[in-house]
Amino acid sequence: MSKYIEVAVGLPIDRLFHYAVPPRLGEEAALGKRVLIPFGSRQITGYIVGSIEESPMDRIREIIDVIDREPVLSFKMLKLTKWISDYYLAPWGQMIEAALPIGMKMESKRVIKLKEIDLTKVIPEIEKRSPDQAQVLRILEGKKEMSLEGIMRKMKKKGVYSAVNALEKKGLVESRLVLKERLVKPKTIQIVKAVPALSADRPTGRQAKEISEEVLKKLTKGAPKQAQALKILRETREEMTPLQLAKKVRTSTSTIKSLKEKGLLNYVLREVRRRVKEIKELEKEIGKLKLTEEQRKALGAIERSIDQKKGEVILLQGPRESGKERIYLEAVTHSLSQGKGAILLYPEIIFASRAFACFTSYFGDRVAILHSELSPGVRYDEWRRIKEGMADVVIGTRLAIFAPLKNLGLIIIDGEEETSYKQEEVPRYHTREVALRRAKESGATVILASGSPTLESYYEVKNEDYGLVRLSQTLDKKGLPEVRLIDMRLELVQKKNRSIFSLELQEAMRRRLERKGQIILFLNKRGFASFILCRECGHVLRCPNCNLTLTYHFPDRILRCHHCNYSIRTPNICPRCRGYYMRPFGIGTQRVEEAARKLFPKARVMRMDIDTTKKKGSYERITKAFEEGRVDILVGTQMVLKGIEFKGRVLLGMVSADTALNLPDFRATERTFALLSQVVGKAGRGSLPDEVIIQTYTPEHYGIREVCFGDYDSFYNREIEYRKELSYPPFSHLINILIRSNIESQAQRVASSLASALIRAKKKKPLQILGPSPAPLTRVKGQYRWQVALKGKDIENLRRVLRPILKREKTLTRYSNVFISVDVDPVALL
DNA sequence: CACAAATAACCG
DNA sequence: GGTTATTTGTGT
Repeated sequence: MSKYIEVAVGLPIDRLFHYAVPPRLGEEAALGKRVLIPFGSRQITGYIVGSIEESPMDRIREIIDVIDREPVLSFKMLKLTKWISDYYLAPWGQMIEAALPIGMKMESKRVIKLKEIDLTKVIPEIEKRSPDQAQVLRILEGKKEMSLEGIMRKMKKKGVYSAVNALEKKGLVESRLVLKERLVKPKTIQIVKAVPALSADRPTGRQAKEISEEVLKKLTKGAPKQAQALKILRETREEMTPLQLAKKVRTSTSTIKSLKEKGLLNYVLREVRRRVKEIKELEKEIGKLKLTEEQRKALGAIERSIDQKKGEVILLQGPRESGKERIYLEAVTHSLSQGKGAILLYPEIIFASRAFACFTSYFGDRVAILHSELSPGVRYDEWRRIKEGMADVVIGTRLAIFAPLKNLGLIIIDGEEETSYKQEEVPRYHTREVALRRAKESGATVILASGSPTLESYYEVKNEDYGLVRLSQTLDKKGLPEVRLIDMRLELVQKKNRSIFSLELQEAMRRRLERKGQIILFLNKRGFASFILCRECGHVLRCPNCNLTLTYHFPDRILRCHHCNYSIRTPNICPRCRGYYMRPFGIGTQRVEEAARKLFPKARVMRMDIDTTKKKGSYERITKAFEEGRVDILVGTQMVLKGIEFKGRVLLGMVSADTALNLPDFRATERTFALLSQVVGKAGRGSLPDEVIIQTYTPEHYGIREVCFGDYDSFYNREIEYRKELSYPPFSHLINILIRSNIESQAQRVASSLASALIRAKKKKPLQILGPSPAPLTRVKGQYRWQVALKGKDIENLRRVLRPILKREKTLTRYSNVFISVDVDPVALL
């Protein structure tokens, strides 16, 4: 290792820093290790990402220490994180930290100490001219020491720095840097060791042994329990804690303690690895069933791909109950037989946990689990088990794609189309892209599994860049729910029904309740973006440029496109059918709940959405209530489709397929298709209803029709045409820039200045700049939101134009209350 | 002038 | 992102 190193830090700074390595650390400072570095006036953790022979500048500081004995990042992982950080415009250091378990960082904090002075005199003296300083003194009063952070919390305002610094200059306080305690550490326990066990290594050992044997005789008389314990300890090789040993001779730890005091045994520290609490073992049956011909073929293709080690991608298109899990199991087995590890990703923690239990019953301790709800300690230990090669099958959610496996042969992404694979905070990576990249680097096979794959993935299949393996449903027709599509256009005009429930749905609900059955009323989302829909013909007004649904704004009756900012006045008459029933549309869970209660006053109705599940444990409570039959009608959003295991017969009513279909997003149709596929039992997992009713004003729309009467291919062919025509992904890339502020004019101003800077920089490059326009979710948590989007074929082009402008705008807005966030390849335009 | 508050610059 | 340096504001 050379004398100078390049270091990335986990801060929002898009550059590297250089440090000198003092000779005493010369050997230790290696690529991928963490270092403690001086950074300005503090000390923080940095990551060694490179080295150089010559000092890049005249004044260079030295690293304080090398934290790790072994690198935490392999060369491959460094390359991978660098690539992601470039692709998603996020600092490398922050990307690195997203890939590592939390809580293992080292950094300093500043601790302030009051000098011995008479505060009762000093405070009134400075109170008048320097109230802030006086307040700091009062906070410190009676305390030995306090961290700067703590003072800031108590002050609840800015200007703490200058106050503390002024006090220090006056000699009233003193401050020093101390290292913060790390959040996670290896866990150790004490075990008991018989003293003479080490006798061979020590010249005094023999003596010790003789003494103890003599003492042993004495002990047997005076303290039989102690003697017994000692005897057991000498005869066994098993390692025991003091408590375990005490229990063996039916006594308390004080017995063992006195043995230790007599020097007859020692306590030794031994590291233990924390694990997740044992989950109920799942049935081992999956592996016993005979593979169908189709499954055998699919597996053959996957195994060949794993053997070839070319980093191929295979789309495994299999609906619900097609034996995907079985394929996963066999594929992992095959990868292991080739001496290569596997990563298996699920879109939700609950699915990952179940798979973990199942896979553990096959492969035992070599299976590890990684997700964000593990305690920091467990996550750290699981991560280390993987890193040390003790575990080579990793199951988890998106962050598990960074599992430090040395030898990777297979990555499986279950439910590839789920949006939870996109991280919505910096760094905003998409797990699929990271997986593809990682697999390419290590020659691993990627299996993208889905019942209704993303258009992007299927497009790659058509291009022959991905392989395709298909499984068909093993359920027969009887196992699938009976599905009815209700044309809501007929309700109001022909049937004079003003309820949000069609007459058919009402009737079905009534029958269910009479037979003590259960009902789930499902809504796509809380009705936020309201749009204009013709109640007679189902026509929805869309943007002529983007084809996205126009969003309705109430007070001024304006319809606006949130992508390109096109706007028109709301027409009174439907431009298609000349009808008079053009009305804003948007139903919320609350309204459905009320309507259900009104219609069936005796039914037990419960609501499940973001509002009612905010509190911890309330999701589980509602789920359980429904599962145990204590709820007749459950009204809810997406979450009612995930994780509820109902045993009885259930009617599922989708109150309005239109809210999904008309989201102002180019993926609205794709989402609707995927969602409905799940609802009618073609995709997804978990319990199935036996009857499904879908209400819509546009039953002829292909996003709905093809679910009920067609197949994925017929849907794909329609949708890909639309994407091509308007050059949406996969025919282009998008970067969405969201600007938030609690002052609307400021958000708008920054959005415009960004947009005009982009237009200036664009010159003749083949890219489009859309907006500025208010975001579809115009106001969230008191913040106004504007957005600007870039669209173009070559994503590198987009980034090149955006990067410098973004940097400038970010520094400019740092001390205002305007926040800019960038989303490369957004999964939703909301 | 003394300090506080707002803002800009820097971190190797 | 935290901290320091610099500028701007405020009161005497």
